[in-house]
Amino acid sequence: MGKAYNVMAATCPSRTVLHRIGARWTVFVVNALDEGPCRFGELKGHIRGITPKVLTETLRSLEADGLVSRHEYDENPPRVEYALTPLGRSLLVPLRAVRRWAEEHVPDIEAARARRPIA
Amino acid sequence: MGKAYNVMAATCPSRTVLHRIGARWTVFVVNALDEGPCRFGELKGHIRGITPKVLTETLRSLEADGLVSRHEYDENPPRVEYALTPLGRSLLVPLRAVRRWAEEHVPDIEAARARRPIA
DNA sequence: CTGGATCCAAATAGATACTG
DNA sequence: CAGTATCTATTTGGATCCAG
Repeated sequence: MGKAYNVMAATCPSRTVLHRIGARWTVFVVNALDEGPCRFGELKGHIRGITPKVLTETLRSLEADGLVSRHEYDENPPRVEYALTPLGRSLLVPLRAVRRWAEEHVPDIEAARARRPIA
Repeated sequence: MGKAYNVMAATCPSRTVLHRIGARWTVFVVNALDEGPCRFGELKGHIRGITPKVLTETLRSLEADGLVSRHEYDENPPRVEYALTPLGRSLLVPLRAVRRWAEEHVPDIEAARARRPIA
């Protein structure tokens, strides 16, 4: 059982997976759920600047892919909690690394951009 | 000097960085350059399905951010080689992990998607 | 061979307002 | 609180043709 899938192949299903991971807000949501289950409003507050529409879309996608679970409590006012599934937690490992890389290399990137007079 | 940057903050510059990393084809190009310098045509052949326009755009972006270097040989026919910079190689570490995750978890994702009746 | 230039289609994101 | 509904703006991608 070697490498069954290869993202470099044009029609490999792993591309769809990679596409989902690379979606604009996936990294944010998955990382935000790192510390445990979270309500919709909490997520929205945590991920500054995300709109409810986009957050909903992202959560639905992650849910469809089995990365996030949604638990709706039968209460009033409504309460809904999102959490990472085991699969989602496994994805968290690389995505945490990506996040850290982004946060750690801001100066490097900015320096590189500054070095370019006009792009 | 603790955490200076936080991607969760709406205006943190790390967001721009993360955005660039998450760009559609970044993962592909960086991973394709894993094995060493590569010519334009080789990259295009390696990353099946990418169009020259998109590949060019991606390379320019990565170059502007100091992740990829471009070396133009003064030959005819023209020869241009792209390679990862040290910074790009540091990014390769997490991106390689992301790629591997995508390739390894195709069955899981597909199973999850199949579990959803309509979505 | 390495792309740049154009035009266009489609997917994605954002702003804003509103509802169960 | 937890979303929907709309409408628009931006981004992205693909096709095609062309030039150094």
